[in-house]
Amino acid sequence: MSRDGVGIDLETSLGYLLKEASSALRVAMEEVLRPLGMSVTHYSCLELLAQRPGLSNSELARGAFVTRQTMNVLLQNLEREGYVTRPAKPPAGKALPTRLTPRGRRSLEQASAAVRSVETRMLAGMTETEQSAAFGILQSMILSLKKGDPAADGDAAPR
Amino acid sequence: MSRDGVGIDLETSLGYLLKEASSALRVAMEEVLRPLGMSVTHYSCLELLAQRPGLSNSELARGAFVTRQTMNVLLQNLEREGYVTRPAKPPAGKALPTRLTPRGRRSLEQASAAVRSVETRMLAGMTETEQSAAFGILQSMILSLKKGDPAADGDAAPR
DNA sequence: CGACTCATGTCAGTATTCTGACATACACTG
DNA sequence: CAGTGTATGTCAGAATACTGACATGAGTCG
Repeated sequence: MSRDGVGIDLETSLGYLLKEASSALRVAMEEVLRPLGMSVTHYSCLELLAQRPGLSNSELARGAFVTRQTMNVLLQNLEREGYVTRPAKPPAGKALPTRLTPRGRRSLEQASAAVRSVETRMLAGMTETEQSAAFGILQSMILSLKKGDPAADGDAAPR
Repeated sequence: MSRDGVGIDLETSLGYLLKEASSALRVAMEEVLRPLGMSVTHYSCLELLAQRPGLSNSELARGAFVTRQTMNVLLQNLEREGYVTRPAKPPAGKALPTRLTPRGRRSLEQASAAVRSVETRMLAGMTETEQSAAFGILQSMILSLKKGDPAADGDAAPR
């Protein structure tokens, strides 16, 4: 219906489909993380720290696609509840390297298993080859989008 | 670094890449829509109405990946500012069919052109074949994710 | 060395979106 | 026909994330 020149055909738009897929993934993740009392951003932060210990607040923010202000309050909560630790004084500059505590690691293990089940489900029905193709295609999109976007600085980037 | 069994390797995770791509797309869209005083949700709503006139509040919400409450306040604003119209009384049931006004259509035209430029940029460097592959792959992901998710009802679904 | 630029951590306020709840309307069923 | 289940529109409050702003530390350049 309609298809009248003006506008973008949502039925065939890769952008729309990308948003739909991302939305579905987020919903699925929230669903499995809720029983663990964890949000997606919360989980992302822990996962990032497991793989790259010592990341600073700002680096975590970029990795989790939120502002550094948002990540800051999250880190303060996680620190207060004993999931992560940060030195009182920065070893250099202003950046505070953050690390998981044993408790944080334990908490992440459950969450990670839950999220893995979602990712597995998402990849079900795709061949190894298709997954590689998807990987390359998504990377290409990201690259193209960020190219003409010198606003890669300036504090604003999320969501 | 690290890769210690526990956790998901973000460097090679399709889920993470999907989120990154979606984030980049959103940023790029916000960037071109801001000069027009329009948000992504705002634009999505108008685009949906152009292609499927008469959509109800709830249907628009699902199409724009927000809750029907969020779409409701947006529609009230758009209606007050003369971009869309809704009948005072529902023709059947409770659903109010929404339509673009000429003003809404004009506004959409600019936004649509802006968004198209982003989508074009995103697709740059991808062959026709790759685009088809991406389409199929994304649809497959969406389908798989929604399959084991009977929570397709119940008011909650976004973001 | 001093000026400039840039990245960071953090506080405060604003904006956006969601969750909860209620009333209503229709379809189906026994 | 009464009862049940599902979908809708809407109001109000809560949660979440963002924008703005400031101070600080490090690197660069004249």
